[in-house]
Amino acid sequence: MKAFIKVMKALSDPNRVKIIKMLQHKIMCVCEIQKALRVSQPAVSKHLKLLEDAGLVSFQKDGLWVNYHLTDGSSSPYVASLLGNLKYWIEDNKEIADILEQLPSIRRENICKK
Amino acid sequence: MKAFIKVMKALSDPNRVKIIKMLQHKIMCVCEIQKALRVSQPAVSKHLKLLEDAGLVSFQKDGLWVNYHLTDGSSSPYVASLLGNLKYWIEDNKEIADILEQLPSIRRENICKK
DNA sequence: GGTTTATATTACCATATTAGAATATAGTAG
DNA sequence: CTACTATATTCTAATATGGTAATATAAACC
Repeated sequence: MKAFIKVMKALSDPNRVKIIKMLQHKIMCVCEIQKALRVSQPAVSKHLKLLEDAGLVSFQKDGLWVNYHLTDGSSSPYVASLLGNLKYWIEDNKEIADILEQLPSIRRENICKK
Repeated sequence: MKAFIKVMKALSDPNRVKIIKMLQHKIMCVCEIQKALRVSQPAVSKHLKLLEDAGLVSFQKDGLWVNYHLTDGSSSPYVASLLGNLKYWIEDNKEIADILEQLPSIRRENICKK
């Protein structure tokens, strides 16, 4: 039950849903996600931690960068099902569409200094 | 997006998940749900309103009683998918199992005065 | 070592959520 | 109409959530 609630809560926030939708298209570091969402860096980190605790995303460190990606959903049937469905859901939403459109132009080389 | 978030939030509370699980087995009035959840009557009404706004449950009035039931999920693909999956999810949870076990003994004739 | 940079954590504030107590509403019976 | 009953709504308090600013951490480079 707690795991299920955790997944539902993780998906109860628009910015976190946007993160999921973006990660469907490419692996992203924190600064890229921040650029896309236009919120503070700590806010992004907290959202990512929540998504990770729910089993929805995972990450790999690459030097200073932390690359986040969607999991394979193996942590629970809820995660597997929702990650699968979210490939098709909310595609028609304008906010999501706008973000996905600008996604190719968001590249860490243009955002980070090093 | 807003509809999706609404559904996720509706399913982000243990008591509301319990209501869904109970309604999978029988149509229930407010006082029966209250008896099963052991919370105040206003709390039950508010949970039900949230679930209704999300398109997860609906009701039919029968005199003083208001009988709540699960919808067919036609309000959105999110609702349809989650209501379908929730027939099988969280079955192994103790809290849920306990409630479902006592469900047959919860009858409005034994709870309400009239 | 010290500096720089990307990310995480902490501290704090505003808003949202959830609960119960009190009250209102709607339907039934007399 | 009045009295009663099941449910809904309002009000208020406690807790949770989401945001930013400030700070801490960790990795790379000098």
